Amino acid sequence: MAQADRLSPRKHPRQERSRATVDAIVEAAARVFGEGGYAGGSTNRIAEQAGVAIGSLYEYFPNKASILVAVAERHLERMTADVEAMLADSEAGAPSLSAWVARFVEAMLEVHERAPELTHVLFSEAPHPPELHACVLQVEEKLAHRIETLLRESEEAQIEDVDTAAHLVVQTAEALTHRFAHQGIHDLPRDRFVAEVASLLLGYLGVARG
Amino acid sequence: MAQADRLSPRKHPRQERSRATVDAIVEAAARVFGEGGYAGGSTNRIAEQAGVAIGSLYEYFPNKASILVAVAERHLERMTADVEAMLADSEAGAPSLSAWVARFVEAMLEVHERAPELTHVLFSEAPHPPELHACVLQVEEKLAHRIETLLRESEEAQIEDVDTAAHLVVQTAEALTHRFAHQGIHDLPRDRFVAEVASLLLGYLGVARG
Amino acid sequence: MAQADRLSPRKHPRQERSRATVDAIVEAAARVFGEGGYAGGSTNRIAEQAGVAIGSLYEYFPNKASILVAVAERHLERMTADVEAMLADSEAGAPSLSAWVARFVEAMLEVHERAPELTHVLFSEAPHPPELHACVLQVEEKLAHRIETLLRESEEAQIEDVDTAAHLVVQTAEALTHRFAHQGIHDLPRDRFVAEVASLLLGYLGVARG
Amino acid sequence: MAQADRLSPRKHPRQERSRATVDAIVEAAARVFGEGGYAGGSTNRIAEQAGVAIGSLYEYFPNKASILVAVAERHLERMTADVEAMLADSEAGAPSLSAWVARFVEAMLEVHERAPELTHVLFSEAPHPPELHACVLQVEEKLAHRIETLLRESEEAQIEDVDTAAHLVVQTAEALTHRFAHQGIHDLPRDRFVAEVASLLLGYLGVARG
DNA sequence: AATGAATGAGAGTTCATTCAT
DNA sequence: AATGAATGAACTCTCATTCAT
Repeated sequence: MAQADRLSPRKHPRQERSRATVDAIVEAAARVFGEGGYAGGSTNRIAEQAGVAIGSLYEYFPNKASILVAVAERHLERMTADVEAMLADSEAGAPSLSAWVARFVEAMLEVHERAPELTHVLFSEAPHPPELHACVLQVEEKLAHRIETLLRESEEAQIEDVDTAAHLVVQTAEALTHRFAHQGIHDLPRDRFVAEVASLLLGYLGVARG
Repeated sequence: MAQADRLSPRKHPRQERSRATVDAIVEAAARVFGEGGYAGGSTNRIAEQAGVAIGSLYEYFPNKASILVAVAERHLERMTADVEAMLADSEAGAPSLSAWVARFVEAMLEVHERAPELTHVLFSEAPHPPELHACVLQVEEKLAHRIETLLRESEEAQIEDVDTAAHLVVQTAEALTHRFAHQGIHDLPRDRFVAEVASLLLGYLGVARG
Repeated sequence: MAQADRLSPRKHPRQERSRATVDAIVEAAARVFGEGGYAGGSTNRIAEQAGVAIGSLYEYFPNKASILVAVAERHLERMTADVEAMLADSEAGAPSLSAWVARFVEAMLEVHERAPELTHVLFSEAPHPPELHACVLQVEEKLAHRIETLLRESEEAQIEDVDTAAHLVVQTAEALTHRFAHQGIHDLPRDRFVAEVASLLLGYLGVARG
Repeated sequence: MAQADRLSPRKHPRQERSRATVDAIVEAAARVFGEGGYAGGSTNRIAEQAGVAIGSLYEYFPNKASILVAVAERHLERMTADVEAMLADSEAGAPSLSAWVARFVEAMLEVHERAPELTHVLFSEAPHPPELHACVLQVEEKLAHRIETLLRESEEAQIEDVDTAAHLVVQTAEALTHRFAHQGIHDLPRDRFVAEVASLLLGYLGVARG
């Protein structure tokens, strides 16, 4: 009971085998949560899907919430990496701001499309322990920072409070692509949606439209 | 057995007394769900909070999900009414599009601020039965339609696909005010947030900024 | 609570209307018990099917068991009457014992076939309060007595303890036709079954076979 | 959800410990069902009587019905074994058909007498899932087959359709001994009853009476 | 390090019965 | 005489968690 609200993994797995076990658990949890939601996924089922005894699961995670956090962290890491990768690709050639924004929206959408249910569970459905919230904030911060830099460098943008604008861009892109991936928006086709969101963001940034 | 997954209320209360009971239940449920989430709120606790026996609760609702739907419907009704009322207020004087949009964002925000946890539970956390989804869609549709009319009448807006734009405006306003009310955005003060979102939307609609 | 084990109806309905109500309840109960068994049929459902408020049901019956008893009594009465009628028919012409036995088996089977589920519920599934047991015994006694008379009159039968034989004949006929009506016996066609049971009983009674 | 109506046990106990648990549950269930009937016996009470937590019960049985099936299977196994054993005993000396039949009736009766209430619950009161029905049929089939063989070998019997006769003999013996054990028949003393039923069956089989 | 049997509080839900109207 | 809203004990079943092996 006393340690019931711990959310960090219990022990650092030092041996190879343990690493594999933990990985298997987190992966299974992602699958299970994705399918039935957080409340709908039981720790017993996660252990079973991971091919691990329930006792072993509790060897590494103090409680169910900590598994959620682990899944979220891993998922966020991958999401960030993916977005970074996609942006890196597109930055090769001299990137106009509008090209960059379109690419950003596309990247966010792709990331959400890869596992819309899980994303929804992790960031909307499940109870949000502070640990998780901090983690999310950090990612958003990172993205916002990146955009901020871009905005400062660009000569296209017409903005006063670059910091705020950057955050709002991230929030908007995140929220809309999340919704689109999860339940669609007014039957909009994918490419139209991307174009529209890009236009929305560019309008906000004061970039003249093509 | 066959009606185990029904989501509509069980019987129409005909006497005064039962009206009060149903109301008490729905109100209690809003409170309970708002505090602990959908999964975290038990039907027994709802009944207790409503000052009603658990059996009475099941006289009127076939299962837990149907209570959620009832809460959502009532909440949506009130939200719509509130937004309508606020917009009506502001339309008295000849409304410029930009004034209207600012007022719209403000209205959405106020609505979300009134019960941010409950709103979150109803529209993000809880399992979304089709009944509920349809209900949400309908409200969004109504708002979008309203905006569409405004856009067509206005001479300020520069848009091709008015229909799509209207929907995106609703989605964006909804998503951002939801987030802001629920967890804040980058410590933005309330009025700055409203201004920023209004600016975002107006930029999208091609309205020249003041 | 104190009167919880009363099994006789609560008040004698003196008015026309009350008679109709009681009848409707008993009839509805027969239907409901027949469909879902005793445990599976709720008093609320019975009242509903009878088109009567649950309160009215408890005006006439002190508890669920008493409804069962009423149904059983009515059913037994009808069963007896039916058997009597059928036997009366066949006795018109000079009745050989073997013809009579065949007719008896046929009659019992018809009676069971008319409502096999209800019969099963009343006499096998439901808890058997003494009231009910006595009632059943009485019917069996009546039938046995009748057979006894026949046996004494007949010159075909070769039996010492006529009383016992008569009871065993009733029990056997009852048990076998019950089973046959309820779940069949070894896929035997109906007429073969009747013939076989008649032969069984006649063999027992020492009547030479045709 | 999908496996809610499964009737076979949930997991095969691999350790010694769990074998004991399962056994205790089945035994307790036999007691509890025997005392209060199927509907009257609660899973909590069964667990309590078994000295086991309710959770453990549901480790091994997916639902209440599956416990009934387990009890029935175990009971049937024992019944069959007992009957077989008793018949084997009596077959030592060259068995006349009439001796065999008397022994058979005696064996059936003993089996029913050992736990008349439970037997009643298992085969008459409780809802009969197909699993259980099949199990019962199989036992009856086995007994019938045995009798068939005897009839073919015997020179005493005068029967055309040996198959049908064998089944009817089993059904009759089963039904009558069931009734006798459960509620008695016309206050017949036990030995008279056995003699009478034997006589009934032998008459049917065309064996001349002693 | 790993197992899996065991736990039991508590979930959603039903239904025989009462009683104010 | 009739209504039907209200009751709450009791039910079946789940699942996060522990601990002896």
